[in-house]
Amino acid sequence: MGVTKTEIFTVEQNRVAELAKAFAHPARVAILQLLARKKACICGDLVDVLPLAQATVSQHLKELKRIGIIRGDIDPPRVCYCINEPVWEEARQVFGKLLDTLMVAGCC
Amino acid sequence: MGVTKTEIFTVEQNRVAELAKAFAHPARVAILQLLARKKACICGDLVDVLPLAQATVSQHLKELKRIGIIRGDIDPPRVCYCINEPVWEEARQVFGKLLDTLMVAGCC
DNA sequence: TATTCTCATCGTAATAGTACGATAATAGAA
DNA sequence: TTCTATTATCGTACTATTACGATGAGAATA
Repeated sequence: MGVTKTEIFTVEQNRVAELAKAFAHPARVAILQLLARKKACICGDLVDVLPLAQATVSQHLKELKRIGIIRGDIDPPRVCYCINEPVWEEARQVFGKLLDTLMVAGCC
Repeated sequence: MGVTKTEIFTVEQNRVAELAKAFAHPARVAILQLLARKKACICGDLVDVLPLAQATVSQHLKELKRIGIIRGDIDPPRVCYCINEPVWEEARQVFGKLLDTLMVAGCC
């Protein structure tokens, strides 16, 4: 997406943005739902369920792993992907806190 | 970001992704925090606080308005941006529900 | 009417993201 | 060792996003 001046924002703001990115694409939402609900965890099963090419799914999994919200345990020749609970919990906290803070009363 | 085959995912998955996009950039997180905490709501004040050009801030505001999470009430020559509470609440529900659904117990 | 203030939009440049086919890598099985 | 199954990575094409300067639009005021 262009450049994004991460250095001018707080660590917290950048982390929120990063975690939000995990959910900012419908394919990744689908993957995370499947993993969270234990409907699938083997990479190949995800590929079968999702109407996307294997390379594309693998790319999304890599991004989710980079963010830290999933783990990938290799079990040759397969790889089992799972939700990384501490980071999932972090997301719960971060979004919960953010969305719970809403001053009402209008100014306009 | 390239193409994104929205038609192959559920309405819910696409909506989650859309709402997540509101938070998927640190500048938008900063804007939403300012609005939610009533630290600012006039476009010009946001521009003063954020170390970004006016055009860039305006672009982010437009995107947030497109998603529906903020409103823009014009009060010439100013524009007052506010959190759109129903959509904010929708985000709370959506992320809450999604992040609360986590089957534990390992499969790998 | 001319000016000023505020904000939106346009045009542009550069980077990031999405998707896929082809190919490489890895390890177990034959 | 050779083959097979599974997943990662590479290369490529195309679209989306980010950022900014410049300009336009709108309304109040001089």
